[in-house]
Amino acid sequence: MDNAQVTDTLEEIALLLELSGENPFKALAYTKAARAIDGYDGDLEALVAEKKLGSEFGLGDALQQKVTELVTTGKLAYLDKLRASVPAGLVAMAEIPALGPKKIRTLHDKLGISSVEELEVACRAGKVRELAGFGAKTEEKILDGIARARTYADQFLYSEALALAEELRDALRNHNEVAQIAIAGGLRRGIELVDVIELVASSRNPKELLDDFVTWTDMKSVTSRDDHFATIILKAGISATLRVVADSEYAFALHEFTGSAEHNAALRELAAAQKKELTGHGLFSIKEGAKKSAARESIPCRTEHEIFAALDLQEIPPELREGRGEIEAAAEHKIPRLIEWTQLRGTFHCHTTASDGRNSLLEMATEARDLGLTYLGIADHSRSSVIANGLSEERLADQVEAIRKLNLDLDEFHVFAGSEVDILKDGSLDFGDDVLRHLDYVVASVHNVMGQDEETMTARLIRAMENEYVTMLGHPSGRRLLQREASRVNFDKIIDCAARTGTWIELNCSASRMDMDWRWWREARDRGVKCVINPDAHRISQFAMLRHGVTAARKGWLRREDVMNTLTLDEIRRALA
DNA sequence: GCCGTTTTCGGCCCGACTGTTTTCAGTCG
Repeated sequence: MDNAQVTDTLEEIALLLELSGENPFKALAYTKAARAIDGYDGDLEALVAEKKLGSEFGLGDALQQKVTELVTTGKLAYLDKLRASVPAGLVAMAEIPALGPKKIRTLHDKLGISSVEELEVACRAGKVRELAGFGAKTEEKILDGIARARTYADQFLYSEALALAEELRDALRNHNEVAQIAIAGGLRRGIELVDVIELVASSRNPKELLDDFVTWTDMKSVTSRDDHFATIILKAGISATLRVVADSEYAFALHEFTGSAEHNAALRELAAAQKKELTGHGLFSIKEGAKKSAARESIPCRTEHEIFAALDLQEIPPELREGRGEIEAAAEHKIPRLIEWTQLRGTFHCHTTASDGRNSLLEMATEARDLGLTYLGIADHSRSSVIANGLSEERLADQVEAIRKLNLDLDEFHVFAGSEVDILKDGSLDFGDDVLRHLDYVVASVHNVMGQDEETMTARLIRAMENEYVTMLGHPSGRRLLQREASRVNFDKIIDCAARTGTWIELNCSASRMDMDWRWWREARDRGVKCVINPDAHRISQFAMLRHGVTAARKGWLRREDVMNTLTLDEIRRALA
């Protein structure tokens, strides 16, 4: 069993222990062990062999024995016993907000509920509100949570789906029978949530290619199959389609299946106005008055660029194909030159082991430098984020000093000392100006009381942005994709305030955030608001999300000059000063 | 389950919100 599987298993044990009413601190011990191993990227088997689990992770006898069993045999008798004693439905119920282990146990013990379905029936019948400690509001919250979980069920995060899609594409690309192949659909457009992986390929032998596709290693089942098309469901749960066309049709198919539907409809309409017909098979000119048999004449296009050119349009990058004015802009040759991943020079808002990060200051800085960045901003949590081990004023001062010292040893690379300071309930900040003024920059973010009404939350964010030491607003909506809805925020006012105060707005590209949403960025840009793309990295591997942050920025029509962390080290120094 | 040791037990990281109560349990971050 690898590190990630051990981590997952320990977390499952912790949940099962809570659900079975065990001492919560026993469960906590498993959670802590999971967290410790989660942050370890070395070889667990070696640690087991050297009997160093205790010294490395602070595990006691019981946990050492269990982790050893997991790593060496891939199984754990203790877990099997636990699983058998707790109905599987209770684990699923723990996903519903407002339901913790205690309430789930009450529901199970008093109403005999052991599945989400039974819970829904009981809520609808008004049975749940009659239990002590429950009420009408809880019932409502549960139903709401169940409904939401259903809409999330077949959705996948962009970064996860893309990784699976790229693996599949790369495997098929090596096939002898493939001329061209690409990821299409929402993934190609960089949309934050997708429910399917769509691949388009060209080949003279579709059958062989599809044969390979439907027997892909990570495939769970085949949903459909014909001569040119197949759908499979991957082990990860997401479905994937492969459409194989002739090489002469490839560009048209790729465009068609990249979408969006709105973009395609608008483009077909434009083609019609030019007496042309655009389909997934080709572009045709329609000869007026000609006989029906000769009515259509094919306009061959090898690439999407040629399709757009044939329609007198500037090429539209896939990220912009959302039917939000891109065709009009392309007709006037006003599609901007979008930011590119290679233009990022640094990033802000990263964490270290000082708060809830998994890597040290030095490890984070080294990784950022190895990735080719020239500066890194460290912004650990402030004191109010107790669970995240937020820094006290004293610990922050120590960290600033450590960063200043580290910079003395770094050539051509600079670490900026900042703080991700909590925006408190009333919009005041977790540290006073006397603390903030000593930092290179400040990220201000909300981490609690996220359910305020729109007016209160908006005023709260505005008050924080008006502080002269706040450089940027962190993850403004607070959403966690597939987990938690965005807070109620009036972005129109937030963008106005950012423009007025010169506060940058973060495009937090942590996998489940992507916040501020791409749908707001074009408007923000037009009002002169600057973007900063931050991974909110809690470990070195999360720097990789920067690439996806750039994709989201491109979806928001952002150019290099709209994004602060494309500035060189000298330029960003001046900007921060 | 872990830890310390003035302890072989009792505390463990904690403050605030929510919805339920009418003083607080459960959940959350």
